[in-house]
Amino acid sequence: MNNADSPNEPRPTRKVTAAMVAAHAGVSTATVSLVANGKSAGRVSKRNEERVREAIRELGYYVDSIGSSLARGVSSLVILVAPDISNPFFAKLIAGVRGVLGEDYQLLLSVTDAGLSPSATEIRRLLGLRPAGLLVHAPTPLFLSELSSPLPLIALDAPDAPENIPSVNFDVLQGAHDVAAHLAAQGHRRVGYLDATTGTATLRMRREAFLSAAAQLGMQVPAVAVSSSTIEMGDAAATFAAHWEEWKESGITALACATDTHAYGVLQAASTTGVQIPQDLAVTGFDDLPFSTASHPSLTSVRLDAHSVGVQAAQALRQLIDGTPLKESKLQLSSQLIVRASSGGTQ
Amino acid sequence: MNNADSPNEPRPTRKVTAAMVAAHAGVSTATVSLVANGKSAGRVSKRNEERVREAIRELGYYVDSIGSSLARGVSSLVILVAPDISNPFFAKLIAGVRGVLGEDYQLLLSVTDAGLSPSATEIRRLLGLRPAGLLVHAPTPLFLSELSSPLPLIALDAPDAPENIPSVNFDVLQGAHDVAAHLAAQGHRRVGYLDATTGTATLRMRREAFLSAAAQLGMQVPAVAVSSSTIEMGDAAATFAAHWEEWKESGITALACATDTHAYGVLQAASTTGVQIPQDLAVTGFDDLPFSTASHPSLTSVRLDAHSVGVQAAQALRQLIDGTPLKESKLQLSSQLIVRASSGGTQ
DNA sequence: CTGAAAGCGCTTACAG
DNA sequence: CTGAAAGCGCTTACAG
Repeated sequence: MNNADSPNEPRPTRKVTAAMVAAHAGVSTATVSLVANGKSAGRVSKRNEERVREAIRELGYYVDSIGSSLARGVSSLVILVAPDISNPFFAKLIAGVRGVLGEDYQLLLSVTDAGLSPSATEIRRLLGLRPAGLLVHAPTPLFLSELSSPLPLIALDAPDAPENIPSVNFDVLQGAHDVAAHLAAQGHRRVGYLDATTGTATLRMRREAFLSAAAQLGMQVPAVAVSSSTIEMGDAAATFAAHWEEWKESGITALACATDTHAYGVLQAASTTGVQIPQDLAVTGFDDLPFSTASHPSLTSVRLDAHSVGVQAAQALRQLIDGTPLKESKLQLSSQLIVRASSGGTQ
Repeated sequence: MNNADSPNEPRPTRKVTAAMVAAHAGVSTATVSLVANGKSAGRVSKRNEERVREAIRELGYYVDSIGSSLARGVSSLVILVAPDISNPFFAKLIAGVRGVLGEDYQLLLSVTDAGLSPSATEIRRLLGLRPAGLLVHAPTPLFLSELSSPLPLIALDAPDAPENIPSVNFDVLQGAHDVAAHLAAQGHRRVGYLDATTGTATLRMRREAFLSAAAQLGMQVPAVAVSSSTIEMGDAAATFAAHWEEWKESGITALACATDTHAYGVLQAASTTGVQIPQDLAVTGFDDLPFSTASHPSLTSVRLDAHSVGVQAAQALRQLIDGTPLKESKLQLSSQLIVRASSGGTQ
């Protein structure tokens, strides 16, 4: 019955277009576009500007990003590509990114399968979105090469990123070195290392830096006491259980883990098998996840400032998008050793 | 000097369009579109189909999703709107969703500020992307009303979603009831509850269900022993520390927590203040995060099957997108009590 | 300051 | 089976 437009209710049924706003305000769509995008200064008369704003309000108009993206050749999307967002690390990083991006860009996350870079198909689909920029966590060389088109991109936590790819990294070298120095200072002479099976550059550097620092500090690392597991507590626990006897025989008194998650698994397995931490074995993690204060014993770890990484990466990306050349294409944020009970430090 | 096209190298410089493919294959863009979208069956000759495929391969063409979305009025994006993706829960849920969506839709996450639903502006921007469907975690009524346009949407973990919004939920009532029953069976007569300050429906139901079950089972819940904190370990620990003396005086022997994270904070604070868990106080969580096997003591909790929720939600969403009416608009997945040491159950 | 018009890349009736 | 053409909603030279 009542099919007539009711003047007061914006009808949500039909999409409101710039043309409708233009008609309503008695101007052209060009003018609507200018006003809606805040580009009206000095190009639209006060009177028309006011009319358009009014019409936008009344009709509930908003710029359609699809149409806009097509016309401009690029969207206002910033896509964060990350493998394992369940890491609390990412929540902080994202908060940092969002703060910098503000209303200007829209942040969306693309989650890849566990520990993997996106497939070629996924990359195409991402590029099909015409993002204004990409933030990529620990990209593989393959990923970077398949990207081909040169859009603004910042790599995160990617110490191996090629020279021409700007990246924001943690100083894991320092962190790994600090762990080794701490263990040496506690009097350990033979130590083990529990690595992650996923071979990202960060994790490789953590191991290499630890092993070389250990050697420099005069600590032995028996080959049998270097092992690895996936970044899952259960898997790390099983690995510990399977290897503890031979590790013990090898004479190690401390075990450095590639991540806190690994260390949690070790603590758990140690507790069920009656291995005393830190008396029988000192244990350290890396990442300083929130749980590390609650584990038993609390876990010595290396703290990384995820929020700062997010902020710095987003700032750099914005510069790239704006066409400003970056002063430094490689940023490095310091890491900090947090000593807790698991390494026989303070409680 | 060399500005001529080299025939073998696809030039990444210029975007490959359907028109270029059409020219290359000697057909119209309509034909290219048909082939590229797999809609060629019975509409394109074998010969042309082959030519187009060849051209697509040679030029490295892929359908531009912006152009396609504009023409079709909808994109192939499925957007998952979630507040706190650092919950390990989400990684599993996402894996479930991705499996069901496959190559047909592109999953992207939109992260809102901690514990908040997206703002009206953010919702507009989301809708501006013309998503094929939305998956929304614990949407507020406000969010749902601001959405206005009726696009395919499934609410997750939203027991309070209105009748007309399909949702996939956990049976938190059962879970909360099981916790209460377990504590009653252990002989507890006076118990406390540590709630979350964020007032999502799930959390409200957890509390209400627990309190009512406790009452039914003849357990007292002193008013002084019902408190709340944010979903952060540190905050929960501080809350415990601040209240423990009066809780003790109130005579409670068990504390049910709204989430595992709360419980971790309690365990931590208890350990530093010398409160024995479970001897002095039995503690339970909710969510069964991975760390709950590694905490000290290990944490009794309620396991929720995040992967299944992802699968079911994605399946329901696909039905909605396809226009198939849902058989049941409310799905509920069972939850399961996992008894561990913190409640004096098994080790 | 303003609007008509071209164009972004695609899809889809439509006519043949 | 095929292609010319309209149209999706917007932006941006361009001419006035």
